[in-house]
Amino acid sequence: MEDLEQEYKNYWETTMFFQNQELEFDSWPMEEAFSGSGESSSPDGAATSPASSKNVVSERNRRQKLNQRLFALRSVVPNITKLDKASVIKDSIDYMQELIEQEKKLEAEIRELESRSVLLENPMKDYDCVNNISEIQLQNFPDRNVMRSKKFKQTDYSTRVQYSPIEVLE
Amino acid sequence: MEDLEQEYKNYWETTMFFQNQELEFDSWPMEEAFSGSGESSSPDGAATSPASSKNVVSERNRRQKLNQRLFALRSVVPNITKLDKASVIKDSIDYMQELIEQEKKLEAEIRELESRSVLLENPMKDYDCVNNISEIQLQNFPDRNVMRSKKFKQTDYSTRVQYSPIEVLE
DNA sequence: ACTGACACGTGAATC
DNA sequence: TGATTCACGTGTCAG
Repeated sequence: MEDLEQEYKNYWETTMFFQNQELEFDSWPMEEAFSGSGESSSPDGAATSPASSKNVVSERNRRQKLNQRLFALRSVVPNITKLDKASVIKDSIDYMQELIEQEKKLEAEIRELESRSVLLENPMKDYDCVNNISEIQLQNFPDRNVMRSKKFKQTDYSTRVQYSPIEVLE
Repeated sequence: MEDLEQEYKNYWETTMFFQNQELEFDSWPMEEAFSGSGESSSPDGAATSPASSKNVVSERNRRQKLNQRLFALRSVVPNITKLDKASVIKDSIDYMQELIEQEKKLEAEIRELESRSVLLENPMKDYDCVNNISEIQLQNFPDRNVMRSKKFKQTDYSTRVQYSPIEVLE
């Protein structure tokens, strides 16, 4: 565990750190670096260098942003097996599906648990069996309906179809 | 919604499809493709081509695998805003954190709900208040303890520290 | 014309 | 040593 973290510390973690530093300074290897004022006023002459020097820094920013995102993805997933770019995404997918499935189970358990609670409370009250469900929920769980309506109804993630994406593709 | 899907269909989805086809056949542009038997027996001659031609196909496989993983990640996340490589990861992170937070709420609600259930059942039975919790769980929810011990205890995802990775980094 | 996003090949570094 | 992974620069295509 620890040596894995230590061994892979040079593996696009310090390189990312180097990139972050290189973005501040202009100390990168200076091979055919633009000679002072080559990108704005006069492209006049060689057709290769002035047009591409804008693209290379844009590409570097894009690469850095993707690495930041990948690093951020690594931080939310608890069980990372390998520090590869591909393995990080694979572990994230596994973790997400595990979360979705567990959320489905929890929701089913809540549904079961609250039906039992209604059955137990029912003989003591004089409401009918249908209406007192929301009644009980409202008086005993004030923040419950807010959560339920905000999370469950708008983005109903738990009832989506899951086609097991990583196992199919490989 | 539909035009976004239609516009971006050429955007590393068909290219990925092309790559998948190219891996089957050997019809890729054949620029300095290895001349029959150039990697095993005799590299004899040019010093540039034989060493790199093994690397280029390996790199292509690596790139393809990463794209497959990224595509699989796109399929599990329900709300994808943009089809960029970076945006897909960003949306996945947001969705994962949303899932974690909701799971925490659901777990709290279950805890609250089952404590209420115990309080309601308690006066009817002759057990003491502490021991009949597991008693009730065992008889009314047989698969509950399995799930709880397998999911909650071993990989306790919901109680991890969340440092909001995407907002910090950008 | 120009920005943004991509795949590609290549040298270096890691194990 | 040889396989794997990475960052890099470049050409290219779409909006």
